[in-house]
Amino acid sequence: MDEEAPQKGTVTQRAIEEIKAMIAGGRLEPGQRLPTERDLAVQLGISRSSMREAIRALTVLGVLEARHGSGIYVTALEAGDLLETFGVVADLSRGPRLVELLEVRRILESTATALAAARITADRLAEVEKHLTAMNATDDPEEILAHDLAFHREIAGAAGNETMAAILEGLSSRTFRARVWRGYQEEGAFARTRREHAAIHRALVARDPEAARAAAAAHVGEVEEWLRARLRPD
Amino acid sequence: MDEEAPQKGTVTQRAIEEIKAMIAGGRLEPGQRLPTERDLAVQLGISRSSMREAIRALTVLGVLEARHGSGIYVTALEAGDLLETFGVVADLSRGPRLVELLEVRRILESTATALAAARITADRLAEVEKHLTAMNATDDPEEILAHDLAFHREIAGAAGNETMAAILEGLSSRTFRARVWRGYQEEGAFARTRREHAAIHRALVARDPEAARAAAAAHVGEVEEWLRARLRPD
DNA sequence: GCCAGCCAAGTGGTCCGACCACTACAGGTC
DNA sequence: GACCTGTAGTGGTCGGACCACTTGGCTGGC
Repeated sequence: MDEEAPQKGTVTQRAIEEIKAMIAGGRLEPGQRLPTERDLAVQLGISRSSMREAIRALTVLGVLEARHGSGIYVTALEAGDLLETFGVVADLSRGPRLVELLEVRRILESTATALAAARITADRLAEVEKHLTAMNATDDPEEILAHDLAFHREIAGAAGNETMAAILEGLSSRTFRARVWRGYQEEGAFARTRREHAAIHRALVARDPEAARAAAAAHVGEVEEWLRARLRPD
Repeated sequence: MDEEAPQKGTVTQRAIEEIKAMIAGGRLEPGQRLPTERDLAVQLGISRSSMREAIRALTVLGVLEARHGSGIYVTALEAGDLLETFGVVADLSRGPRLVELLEVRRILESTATALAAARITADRLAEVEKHLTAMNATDDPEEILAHDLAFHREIAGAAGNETMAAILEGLSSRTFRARVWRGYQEEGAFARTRREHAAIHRALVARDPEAARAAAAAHVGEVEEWLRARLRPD
């Protein structure tokens, strides 16, 4: 058995696996700086070009971070870093898959809201109220969307599971929401949305997890059903 | 306002966004072949090296697929393609985040199993039974793990939501399961695991969604609690 | 002695040109 | 007609050059 790996796939792919293994194996800690591109290339016996492709790939995955002029670093490897790419899925999905994404969001969001009802702090609840008020005080769709996102983001954060919050963040990415919400709100769903948000807020104030779960599920489910119906005729 | 983008970030990053926009905008359809690396580089006014990095990045994200000697193609853009990177998250997570991942899995898996109880076909149910039997017939941990994965994969597939199944697949990636399962099974949890699998199977046969949900939640929850307790002393 | 500013070494970012490995297809051969 | 073969075109790899930026030490003035 030779020390050299027996050429599986492209050299770049091998380099990617190699660096991933270094991190998984603890040889590289979060936040730590890596050797230079040039040194890494020599270590793995490949060209700098190929090494750069590997680094770029791990960068978009949120595993590494390249700082121009400074060096390459391992990210904190927190949920937010690694799940940032989840937004890409939402942005590139169309048709039936959008419904599936909303179904996943309904399941996670309802659970997260239920957990939040039991755990949310007074400070955080005040933050939620702030966005709820701001959302109802304007007619600018852009602003409404922003506060809507923040409203759910605060709640997801209060659930105490960063991974879940990061996934929900990806499932609610700005472009994704904008695409679906546009049509939904055009049908005069503003009033309904406000009622649903108010119901979620009431459940949080009452610290009633089951009511919160039901309100959140209904909220997302409304959009889900609307989208499902909209795709049916096609 | 000039036609040329005013240099946001690296040229490679710009190229990535450009290609993503082409796909999101419908100018590139799933399965379609892209121009050659050389042509694309000219189109965006960047070097082939930078274009290659962009392509590589989109390749690891499951958006593009490069076939040596043939060309670059847009993938089918199905849930499995885009969520393959989800496994990386599971593989690089440690400590408290592993518990969070299991919590997400518990929520999704219990729902998926409940849906499966209502929707699973006879053929698929037979497949589930096959893996259940095979799992109980051997003592080889590797083989048990493989059938365990297949058991849950079949069930997730029967739930009728490919996106959910793809996420669960990522949350159960081989290396992730191997790391957690190892310690769990070493404590003589084989018998308990078998009982839990049997309970899930019974619920599927009885087409009882609520029983299935409870059995699946308990199954994952057991591991979750074990891991939680294991991390506490540290 | 201290601090602001400068400067040089080192790093990632970009580009170029060459060659290799592989695929696909046209054309010839049997 | 089926099979083989050559070839053009593609992605894969390499090496080197230069640019843009960060960093930290050094210099100079206060």
